[in-house]
Amino acid sequence: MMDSATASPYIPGMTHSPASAADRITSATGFLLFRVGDAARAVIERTLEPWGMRGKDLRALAFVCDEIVSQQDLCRLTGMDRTTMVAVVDGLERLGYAQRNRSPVDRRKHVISPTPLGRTAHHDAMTALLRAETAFLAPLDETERDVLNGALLKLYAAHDPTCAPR
Amino acid sequence: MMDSATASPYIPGMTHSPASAADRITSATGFLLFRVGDAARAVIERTLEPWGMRGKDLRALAFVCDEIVSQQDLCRLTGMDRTTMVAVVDGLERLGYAQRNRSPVDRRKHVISPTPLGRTAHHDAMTALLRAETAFLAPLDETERDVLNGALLKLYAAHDPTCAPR
DNA sequence: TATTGTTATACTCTATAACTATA
DNA sequence: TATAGTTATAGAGTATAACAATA
Repeated sequence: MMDSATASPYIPGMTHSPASAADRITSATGFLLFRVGDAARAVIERTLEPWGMRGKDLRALAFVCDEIVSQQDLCRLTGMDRTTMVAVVDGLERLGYAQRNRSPVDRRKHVISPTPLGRTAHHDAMTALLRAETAFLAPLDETERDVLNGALLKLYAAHDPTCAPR
Repeated sequence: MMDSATASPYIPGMTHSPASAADRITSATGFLLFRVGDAARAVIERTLEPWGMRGKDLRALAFVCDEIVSQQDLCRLTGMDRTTMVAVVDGLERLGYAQRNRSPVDRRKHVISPTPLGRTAHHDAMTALLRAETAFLAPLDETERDVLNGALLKLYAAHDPTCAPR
């Protein structure tokens, strides 16, 4: 008998030591990372729909709720382009979640601040997001979830340009 | 003294129990998944450049190397749209990695088969990809890598439409 | 001269609709 | 009538270049 396990084409019950070319790429951690990442993004976008926000909008709003920031600060903190940020802040203003005001210190800058509605929306959306996350991670046991989160934190710090020294 | 740890804004050394709004979203597993997924995708795309391929091209080529498939089969296996697949197969043909031939059984179908060059390219690109993956996962120890891969496999099977029952 | 925010524009990626050729 | 493949086209998302207002 041969020395490698069979089963799969392509994935579900997968009896390791992938036999086919498709299985080898499909079970590679890098491939899985971006595929599962895409699935997570889809869940996030769907979850935020009731608040009229996309993932990037909530992310910007989170920074806005933390402290006084300019659009440029938001770009640096989120890794978004300036021109993209214009549209994001436009959206937050249109939804009544944030306001732009000229900085009295440097009149080139806009100070972005959250409205009370914006703080509520941020809080509620985060709650919904964490609930959706629990459902998404349901196939994992507690240890797996912990190791996954810890591993992702390390990889995020190592590879995401947004985490570069500031 | 207060009961929650501080440090962070935003991430790197992060002393858990996230204090700020930005930390709460940034350390959420779902958020980390798609962010790290994007970073992984970027590494994959860069790694494949020498072979003139994108990630999706190598994925299609992997299925082509496995067995006789039509473009429609490739769509079903990869989750890509038919019109997208036309461009992918065009690319593989232009690179000399695969060929289209009318199926003698059903002349509506194209049978996509790999060339010897295509098999070599697939093998070499996969080798490069796994080396890049090792570098990408270097911040993790062996146990973390194993748990990560296992957890991603479970999540992939649970949430990726490509893994639906066939 | 450099920076902040803005607009207009171009580019990439992917999906929709309509067409051809088969079945 | 339905399916495989193709083309043309439109849409979303994002980045580049140029501009106005400050500093």
